[in-house]
Amino acid sequence: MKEKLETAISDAVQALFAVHLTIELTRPEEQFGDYATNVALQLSKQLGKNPREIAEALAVKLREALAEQIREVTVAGPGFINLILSDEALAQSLQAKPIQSLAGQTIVAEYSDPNPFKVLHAGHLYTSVVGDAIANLLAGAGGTVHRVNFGGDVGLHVAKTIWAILFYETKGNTSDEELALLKTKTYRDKSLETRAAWLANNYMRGTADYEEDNEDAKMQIVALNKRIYQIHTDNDHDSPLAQIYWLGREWSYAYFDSFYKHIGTSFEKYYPESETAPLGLQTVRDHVGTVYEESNGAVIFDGEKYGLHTRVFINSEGLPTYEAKDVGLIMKKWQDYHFDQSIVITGNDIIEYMKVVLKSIEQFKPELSSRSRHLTHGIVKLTGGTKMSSRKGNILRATDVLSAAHEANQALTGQGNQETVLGAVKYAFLKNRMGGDIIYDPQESVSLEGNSGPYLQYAHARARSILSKADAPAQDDTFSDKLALEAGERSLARKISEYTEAVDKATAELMPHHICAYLYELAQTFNRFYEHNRVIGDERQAVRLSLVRRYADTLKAGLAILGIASPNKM
RNA sequence: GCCCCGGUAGCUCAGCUGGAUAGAGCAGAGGACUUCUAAGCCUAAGGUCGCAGGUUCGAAUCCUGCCCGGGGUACCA
Repeated sequence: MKEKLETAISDAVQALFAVHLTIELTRPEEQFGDYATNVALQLSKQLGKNPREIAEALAVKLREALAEQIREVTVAGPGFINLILSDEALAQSLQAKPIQSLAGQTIVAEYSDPNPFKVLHAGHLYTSVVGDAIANLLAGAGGTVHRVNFGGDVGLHVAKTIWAILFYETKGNTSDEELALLKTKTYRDKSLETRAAWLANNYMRGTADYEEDNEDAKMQIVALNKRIYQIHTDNDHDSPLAQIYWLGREWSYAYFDSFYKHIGTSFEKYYPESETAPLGLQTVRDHVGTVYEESNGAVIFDGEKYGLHTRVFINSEGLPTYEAKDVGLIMKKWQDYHFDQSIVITGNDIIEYMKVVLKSIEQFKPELSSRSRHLTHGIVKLTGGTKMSSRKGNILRATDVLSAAHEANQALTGQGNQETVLGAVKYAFLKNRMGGDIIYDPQESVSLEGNSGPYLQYAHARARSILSKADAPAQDDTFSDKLALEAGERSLARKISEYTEAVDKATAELMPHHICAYLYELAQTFNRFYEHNRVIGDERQAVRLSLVRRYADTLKAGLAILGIASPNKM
């Protein structure tokens, strides 16, 4: 419908003024109409005419050209042209589907990226939620989406953790007996969370020793880091060190899987750094002298040539840094998927870093960097400005956020409903435009008043309740058969008709918050309708039922994109 | 220093490919209700859009400078 109107306006402009313009209709306030355009204002400058005169001339033309779709064309304000659809056209526009702009495309979406041997913090929860929503948008537009996850199963943080285990837990004794004892007494029968917490605790101890004036510890950790890479090179599963390593790694991945399952996302593949490192190392080495260069014993990319930073890709120990591993990662993704687009979602802090990596890749595989997009988001802070720092140990863990929401929900309703809690947290994260930091307020997120996930879930459940009370099931769009809509019905229909536009916009920008903003307006419109219009038992029951069903389905579809459940009862 | 990102109502945020009186929610004020889930609805109040210039018929939106906050800036990620 929208495209049809835009074409008609474009044609009218062409016919009257011999100017070619691409028209973009906007959604004005309801009092003005269903669609609006400011072409007349744009044209007035280049034609040197009064915008209102231009608008009037166009309006005459449009009334004729769009007689079937349009009930009214008006000119208002400085020269806006407002269009009001006929009820038939409005009903028709409810059938629209989101544009399949990505049909036939293979897209790799990488997000979450937790590191084994470390804790899942609030940022991982956020990035997982937002990544899931973006992947849903891509899939909704027809893309074949592969969700993948990247994480450091080798690297300094692993060395710190293992070092602390060896130093504090086994006291340097790595005999088979000691290892067996360690396994039984420390971790058997423990939950995944407990095991993960145990690893995280050792990571913190190792980090503390590494950063303090403990030269011995630092040297040992650096040496250990090298040995851990060697475990992979040698495919070592037997040495005491390797046993500790593989066990910790296995626990971490099991812990991640259970976490993702709980929050309702999933990945088809993990790319551990140990797999991308060799390829990255090789790729970087192959381009030393042309793309990368040696400097002070390390291999770097001179980003300053391009107005970026210079970064180390292979350190002076001969080990790949994150940069080289990322080079390997994109090569591996390419081997695996031959993607049309590779989308990586991470925090803002690595935005400059990623530019350097992509710029270096552009030098030898331009088709890979041009198909890559890096989307970034801010960090999660608790209301009150509490900041998290993984180094100081006062980190805000993913579970802390979820349990805070759970407690707030329990305090409010007397029960902790999982769908409500998750819906509350996800919506609180997603309603903000991606890029800035999130100030998370547990009470507000579950509060069910105002712009919250539970408000939307409730607005859905109310509609389902009406539908369940109807003696006959709702028919498809009964209101479309030339039956004039009453004001409240029309407002609801109008708002429902905006759904695909909201989805298209969110998809085009890869910004899920547009969906939130729209769904909230939709729910508000419905609640208003609900207050003023009886459905069951009313003489307009058939029309209203079909409208309510269309509304509930629309809201549910939108929430599904956000990864939020729509329970029928609350 | 240089490079990014942000600064909109008391609080949390939309709006930022320039256009109609700058929108929501929360908090605070008032109201209706014997009705399909009141976890709702209605009304009013609340703003130097960080500051100063510039471009434009028109700037929260674009440009320049400055102030404030955050991040990055060679072997962490």
